[in-house]
Amino acid sequence: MARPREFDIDDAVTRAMAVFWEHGYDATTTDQLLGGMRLTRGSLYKAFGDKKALFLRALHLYDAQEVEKAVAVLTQPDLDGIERINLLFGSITAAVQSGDRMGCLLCSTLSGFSVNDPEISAMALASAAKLHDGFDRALKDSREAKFPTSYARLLVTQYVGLRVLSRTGVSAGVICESVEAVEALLRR
Amino acid sequence: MARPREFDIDDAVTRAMAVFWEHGYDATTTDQLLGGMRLTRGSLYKAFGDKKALFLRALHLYDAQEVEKAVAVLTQPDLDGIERINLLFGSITAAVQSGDRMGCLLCSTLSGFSVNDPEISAMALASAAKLHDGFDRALKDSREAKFPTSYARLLVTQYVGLRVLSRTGVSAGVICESVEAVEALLRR
DNA sequence: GCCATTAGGAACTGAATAGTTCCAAACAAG
DNA sequence: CTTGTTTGGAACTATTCAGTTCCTAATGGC
Repeated sequence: MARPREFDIDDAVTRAMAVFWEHGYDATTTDQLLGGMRLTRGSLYKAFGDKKALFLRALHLYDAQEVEKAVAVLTQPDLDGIERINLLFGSITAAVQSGDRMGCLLCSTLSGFSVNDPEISAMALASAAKLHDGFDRALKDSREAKFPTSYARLLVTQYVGLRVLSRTGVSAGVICESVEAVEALLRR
Repeated sequence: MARPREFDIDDAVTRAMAVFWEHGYDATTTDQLLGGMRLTRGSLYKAFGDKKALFLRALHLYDAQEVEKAVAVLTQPDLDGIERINLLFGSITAAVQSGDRMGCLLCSTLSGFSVNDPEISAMALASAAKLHDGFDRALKDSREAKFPTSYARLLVTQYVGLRVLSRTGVSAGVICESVEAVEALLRR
């Protein structure tokens, strides 16, 4: 009954996610989004409403893709809980050492000023809670369950902190040393 | 030989620091600075050059005031190193519980996008290094010096992470629990 | 008291930004 | 083929921002 859309919505959100991931919500301009999504203004605003609505979709996709992936590592039943945690933190080291300084869209959002928006805040905190539950599960699944539950909070903070610092000029060595400290702490 | 300045430069920088502290570098507008500093545009640009130069002065002042204060806690010789660390983290709990959600200008800067600027990055990383050395000193000054040096990195990350999360909608309970985890970890 | 110099301040500039409008082209249903 | 609807896209709008200009007023040395 009418002209069909020429682009795929999911593809567009995926591309938008990449742009927001690189620059953060506030610093991302609509022009950057249009370039990254290979859309024109008309299409973008008709399909998504406005910048914030698009961001919420991108953040939702990030949660479904990246956060879920991390939680999957933390809850995979084949490994001891501590090994899962080491695996997740090890992936941060690996990323930074291979020159990946993208950080984490969720972590950047949590630590940025866009988190003052109630909708963005709610979504980001929900993802963070999933991450916390993942750490909690992993700690409980350690063969020698000797860590207080508060450690899950510490690990979330450590995770967010490290992925945020990954974006800065902090050297790879510093990131590695922090990850080693986490490993040492879990060894005790 | 000429009309004297009607405001005190140091006062103005102090006020500017407060404004940047509240909103972060990027989100701070010159209008907000003018309001907060009780200056007009002419005076501001004549005295400080531009927004970035003013921010660097504010960050320098923050380093001299706030970072030094934290380092002083971490290096005070009358207490055991571990107690000093607990004291510093305890002050985060206390702040959040009393409704102080200002966070830390250094931590916000480190985790924000303005850190891509080389001058801002250099100054922020230098402050962070001072903080790291403070934690390192405190760990070495613990009666039972049983922690690997990498723990200083972990504590910096934890400190930055917590002060960043203090700004978000994260509940005070979560912050407290994280701080308890740090205390527990240092007790072992 | 005069004058060079600098502060204070209002009005301005130009660039960037999010979001809107409008229209021709495309397409599906009948 | 016709018709109604929605897309794609360009041009436009209104706002906000950092930074500039320029004029007046105050001040201290002479």
